[in-house]
Amino acid sequence: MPELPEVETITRQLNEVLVGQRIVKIEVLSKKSFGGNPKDVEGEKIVLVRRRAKMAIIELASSDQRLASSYLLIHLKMTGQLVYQATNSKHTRMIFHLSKGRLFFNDQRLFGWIKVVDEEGLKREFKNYGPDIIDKAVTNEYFYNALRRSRRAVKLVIIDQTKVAGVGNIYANEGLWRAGINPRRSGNQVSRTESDKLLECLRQVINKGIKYGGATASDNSYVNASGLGGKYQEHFLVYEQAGEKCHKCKSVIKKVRLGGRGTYFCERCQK
DNA sequence: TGATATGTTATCTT
DNA sequence: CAAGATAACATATC
Repeated sequence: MPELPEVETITRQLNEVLVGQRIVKIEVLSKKSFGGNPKDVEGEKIVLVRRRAKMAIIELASSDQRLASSYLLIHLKMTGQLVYQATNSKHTRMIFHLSKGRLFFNDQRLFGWIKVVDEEGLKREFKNYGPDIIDKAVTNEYFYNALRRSRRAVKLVIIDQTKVAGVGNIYANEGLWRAGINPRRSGNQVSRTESDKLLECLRQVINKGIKYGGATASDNSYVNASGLGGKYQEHFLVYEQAGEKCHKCKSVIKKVRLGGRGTYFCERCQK
């Protein structure tokens, strides 16, 4: 599922190919997927494509320079895809016809969305989000405070986007294993030393995720902007590894449910 | 056929 | 009142 590394991969690719192109026409195949009026952004030029939290942001400029910029804000949720120069698929929900090509928004389960917002709308959207996990605003102290103020399981705190943004189920599992911390431990029972380690480990796995172009887990839903899968799944050490041997101690990786999510860990290594 | 996959939000409970 | 827990969303797959 698209977490920070997956969205980062897509936005980096799109920034390379979309900047300078003009939106000629927006074809909306699923009304639920699009918030806005296509007419509001048709004719506008793409200035920048970037990421914040798990969202992609396409920054636009009107041909009339006196008008304020608008943004296409995109959340892929679980099965959303943004693919450039593709063809229609069964799950295509929107097609952006650009001056030099076409951008497809596919979404099997219709949770994802694209909406048109102004500067104010962009701010409003991120008002309830914490800083990105890889942002320097997440200091050791900030992270420790977020953990110690919660009695919830540490895994639920780190995937809570209001605390730190960008971490989802895959990278939370991987980071906790690396840090040797049991996902079920209460946040306020994690020591400062462990908290520092956990932040470092989460950043390691997030950066590895970016390096390998994101993770295409067993549901195969994630593809990058070229329609290709990621490679990070080849480096999973606990996620989807129930029954396999722990890479550190050789005991069997367990799977439990935490907050309704699949949670993989080693009972021996993660205390 | 029902359980499972998960990002986010709405709603219920403690 | 706030924090935490859970249901809901939609659909393919096993």
